[in-house]
Amino acid sequence: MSGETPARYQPQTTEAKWQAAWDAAGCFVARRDPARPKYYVLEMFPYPSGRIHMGHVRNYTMGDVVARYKSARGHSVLHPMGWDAFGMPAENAAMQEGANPAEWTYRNIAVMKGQMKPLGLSIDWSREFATCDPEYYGQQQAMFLDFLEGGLVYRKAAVVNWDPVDMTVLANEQVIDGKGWRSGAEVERRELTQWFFRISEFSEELLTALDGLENWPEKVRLMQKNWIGRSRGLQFGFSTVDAPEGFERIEVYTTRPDTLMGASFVAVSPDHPLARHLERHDSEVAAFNAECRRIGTTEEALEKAEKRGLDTGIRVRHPFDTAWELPVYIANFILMDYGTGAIFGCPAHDQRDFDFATKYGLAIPTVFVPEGEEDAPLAEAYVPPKTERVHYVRGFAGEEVQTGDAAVEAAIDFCESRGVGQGVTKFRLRDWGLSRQRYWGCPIPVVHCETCGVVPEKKENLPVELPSDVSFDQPGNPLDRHPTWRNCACPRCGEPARRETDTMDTFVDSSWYFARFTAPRAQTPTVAAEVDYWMNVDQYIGGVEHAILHLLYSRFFARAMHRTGHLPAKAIEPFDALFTQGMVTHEIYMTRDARGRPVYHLPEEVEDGKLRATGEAVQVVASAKMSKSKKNVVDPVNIIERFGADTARWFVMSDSPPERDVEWTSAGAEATFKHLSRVWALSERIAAMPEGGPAPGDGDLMRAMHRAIDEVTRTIEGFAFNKSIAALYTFTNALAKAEASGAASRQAARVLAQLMAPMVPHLAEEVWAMQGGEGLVTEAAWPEADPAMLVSDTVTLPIQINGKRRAEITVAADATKDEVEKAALADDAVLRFLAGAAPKKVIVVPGRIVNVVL
RNA sequence: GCGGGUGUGGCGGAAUUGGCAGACGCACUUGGUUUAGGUCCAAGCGCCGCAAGGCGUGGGGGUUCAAGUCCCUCCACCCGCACCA
Repeated sequence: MSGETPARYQPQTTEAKWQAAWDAAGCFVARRDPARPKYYVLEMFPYPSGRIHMGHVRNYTMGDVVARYKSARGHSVLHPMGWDAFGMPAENAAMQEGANPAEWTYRNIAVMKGQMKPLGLSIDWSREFATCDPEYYGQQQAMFLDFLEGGLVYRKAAVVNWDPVDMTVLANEQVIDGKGWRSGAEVERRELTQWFFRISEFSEELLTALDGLENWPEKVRLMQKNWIGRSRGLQFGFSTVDAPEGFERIEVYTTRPDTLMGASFVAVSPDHPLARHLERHDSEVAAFNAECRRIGTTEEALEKAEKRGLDTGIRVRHPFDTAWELPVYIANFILMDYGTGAIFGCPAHDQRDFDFATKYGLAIPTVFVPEGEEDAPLAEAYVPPKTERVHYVRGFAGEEVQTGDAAVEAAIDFCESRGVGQGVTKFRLRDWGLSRQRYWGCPIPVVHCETCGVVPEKKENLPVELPSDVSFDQPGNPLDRHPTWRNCACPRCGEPARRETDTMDTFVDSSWYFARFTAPRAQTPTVAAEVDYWMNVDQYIGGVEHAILHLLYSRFFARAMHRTGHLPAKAIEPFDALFTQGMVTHEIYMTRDARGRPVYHLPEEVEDGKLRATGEAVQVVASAKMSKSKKNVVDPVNIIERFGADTARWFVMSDSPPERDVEWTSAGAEATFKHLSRVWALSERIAAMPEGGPAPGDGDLMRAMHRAIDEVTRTIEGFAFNKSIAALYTFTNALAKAEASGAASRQAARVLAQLMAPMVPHLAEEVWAMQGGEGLVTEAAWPEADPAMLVSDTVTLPIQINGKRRAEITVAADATKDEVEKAALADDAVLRFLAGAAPKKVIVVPGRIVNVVL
């Protein structure tokens, strides 16, 4: 480093220098190395929106800490990066600014990559790809064809949000209060024939395999379990009275057959065949069904809507008593997708049914009551857990007092023996609809032929590339109205045919990118030798908002890829460990305009609670996820320019546990910069220390050093990076105050550099070089803590009297319980409290605490 | 509505999983050094109280020698809900 060493910590110059050094040494190029254990760390890849944000910085820094740490521990590390590049924002930009989606996307990728590079992430950029590269989506199309051949893809009708003014399909987020976001028109539900992945074939398997995902957060496994929603129930048919021809029976599915004697009505979905039949002949039914279809397609909207029904006039006979007739309603809260699209309502033991029965004046017969209570009219539905024992007053199978679970099984057995339906297992999980009526996605590689029907494209014709000459001046899918793109020859008969114009859901793109990173340029989707070596992802890191869909779809895809020969059996669970990180939040600064509407201000426009420009006081609203609409965003680019990447990286890793939200504050960023500056100055001071002989403080410093190694190692392993940072503060303070020799101080400073390196790699290289470290700290082996240096020979124990801390004693670390008790009872403070009396009880927890009970 | 989660000083959080609540950092206060750049150093800092002492982990109740941690109950906020990525 010679005399050119800057006089101050100057990340702007040093960070670029070390990044160039890492590149020159090829530190981050992933290599298959049979001599070393491999480690694959992956952060969920970003959508190229145009700028990186602090959430990205936090996400990728976490992955970087793991990657650099594992590398120092001797692993051959794969740490790639790519772009989830298809999606609606590119089309929106095309519509609003006339941009070309591909150009817009690749421009954004270039900008974001330019913003990410200065962060100094240990990424193997040679493996980079975007999902909108024909090279990538062509392989995706090849797999689609394999899935099709393997019976994992099929077509069926499904409902979409239809905007009747824009004549286009809307995403759920484009439907606001039941109206199209652009046109403002009432959105309709419309049926289209669409492509589906047969994920439901794996329902049972995807559920049971969750148990093996021990390194996934418990909450994510639980959410997936509930989403898959396995249930045991009874399916049976009610025979009808006065029903149209062909509807002699209505099949229902219930998870509570034990409440069959509490039935008071039958309800069918507005999309049920019976409801559809009736609406053709009955204007009242047609109007009601149309009203229901306006609610939208999300489960949330259906559940929140007011529960409404229409009496069809049709009745059904109770299976146990043909004289007992129940009315049949069409009801807006019955889902056609779940079960049979028809239910019987038991208002006494289901709150929705209770509300419905109350509204329409239907009977509410009680089936069971709490043990030891009498049957009495209910004010609300009585819904105890199925594991609780209750007293059946209208039971028909099993014991009079039993749990709900037992009653359900008894009811199924009873019904089956009487020929009333059969016990079935059903899943909530529906097949995955992948068709999108949009341009900017992976084309579905099939052809529609007049004579041959739906024909897969030949693999040698892949990729089916998107045309670039498209216009967005009118609504709808540009592929549909492209003059030539749709025209093609039938791969089977050669006659003129028409391409499929639907493209794939972008979740398809992100369901296998992790596998593609192992061989990103291959002419096949994957390469056996590479997936065998690199899979599985050892550590996957991303937002909890992906807990269900992305992760479940990826688990399905891995199985489908295995079945079609693209992944080995060991990779059917592609992510060995999952970590879900929290968001980066910031305070919101708000003023109001003349009409009292809120006006938001960027943090850099505000100083000391006032607007910089006008001096007007701003209202500070509680911290929330950074969002453009609230303007509570801090641009990482500005932070890196001002303080350097290490400050940004250190800050997002400090304070909050990684799984929780972290609040960005300018004071915190400044404090981080000051700390890193102090470390730099401290290192410079230590580098200049004379050699000298051993000093009295050497022992203490070495003990502090080994404690730091131990603490930082354990906390990185445990994904508690905030605690790693706290340990680094403690060690730095100890080093700054140590009265140690030059040799010991330099050794400690080198270890400090190694321990800091995963979080602040550039500063770590500076310190390492100043202390005469060999080569790059990035390539140095992780230090080991000496266990002998971690223990002390005495320990100070608190003494409680009746659970309140009153004194403390210092005893030998290996003192027996009796010795500790004797020492505690001899303590002055304890003697004062005892006042001559004998204690009732003395609890000694070795190494922890003593509690004297009077 | 359903499913999942979170709640500890002025602020972010820690607590070895039932054993000293507040580690570490920010902010703040006091003192010192130096004043040029974004200073640095030392000390203090949960709340009430002059003190002795009392109170304190979202609210209420319980189990225990001992509860932030376990149980019951209530409240608030956040995330997901299948076409946002």
